[in-house]
Amino acid sequence: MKKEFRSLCPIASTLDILGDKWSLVLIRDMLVREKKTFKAFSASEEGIATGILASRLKLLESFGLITKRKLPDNKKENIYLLTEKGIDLAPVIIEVTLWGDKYMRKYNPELKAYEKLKTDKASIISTLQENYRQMVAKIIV
Amino acid sequence: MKKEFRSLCPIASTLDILGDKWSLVLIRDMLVREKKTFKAFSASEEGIATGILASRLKLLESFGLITKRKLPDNKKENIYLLTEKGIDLAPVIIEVTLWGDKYMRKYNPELKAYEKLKTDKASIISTLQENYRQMVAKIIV
DNA sequence: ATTTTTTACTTCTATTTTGAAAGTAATCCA
DNA sequence: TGGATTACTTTCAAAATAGAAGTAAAAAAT
Repeated sequence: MKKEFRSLCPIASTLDILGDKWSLVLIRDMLVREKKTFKAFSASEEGIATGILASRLKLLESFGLITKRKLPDNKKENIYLLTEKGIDLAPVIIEVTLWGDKYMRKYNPELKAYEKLKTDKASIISTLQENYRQMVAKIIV
Repeated sequence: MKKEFRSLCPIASTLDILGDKWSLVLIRDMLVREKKTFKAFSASEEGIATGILASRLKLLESFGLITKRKLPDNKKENIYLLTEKGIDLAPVIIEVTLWGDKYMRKYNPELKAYEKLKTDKASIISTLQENYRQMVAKIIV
């Protein structure tokens, strides 16, 4: 769990913690697909190794992007939820999605389309965030 | 130079090429700081190793985010410039900057401030892109 | 004209990170 | 009570990264 930063630049500092192949994929799983458990993350199509998944969840938790809790009626499952800090990555997720949708199809022709995003970026972002907050509210009562 | 993708998701596919600690820092150097040469990238405060720099430039070029050329009057220096595809990462850069500015200061207290960004996101993005395009236009005549 | 410096790398080796598989402990379910 | 499920940890090989040093071509200095 490294906590040192390369520079005083907010981009570089953000990449010091999120700059890898998995962190934003996990944020996507949570925010867009509303995944909440280790098993659900583990099952996503990208096939993250369990060791890396465990270490990333720990890192994200240590930086306050997610919380880990158990629900009263289930002592086995851990529920991972985005904090506001994590939810606030929605604009980054959306911009990366738009860029990938526009430019990566050339290399990965079967990419799923995201037409709606082009229509109204700002409202898609707030809807995504609001939906997530409501889901969290239902879970933690 | 891996060119395989983990999934059909545009986010994951984008991270397959840009998901590391250095690629977006290089894009920042080009777009925001208008750096153009190997030496200039090498000199930035984050201290990228030359071997990694060379491999990243090669990767970015292979995916069409940057071009590499020599100017008529200088056979030694290589000039690296963002393509439109690379310039189109401006919204991602800006969103990452905003997020980092808001949330990373807690861990990296001396982070430089980016107040203007909060004022008018869209116009900052287009100004950044326009400035870059004009710089390129001057260089390549 | 020749030496020195600069630029853009490549190469080397050590360390760190990742990936794949297997193992473990606690809880849940039949 | 016994098997399945969940959430990990551990192990080990492979890949990526970091830091240092070396090289070749071009430019600048002498």
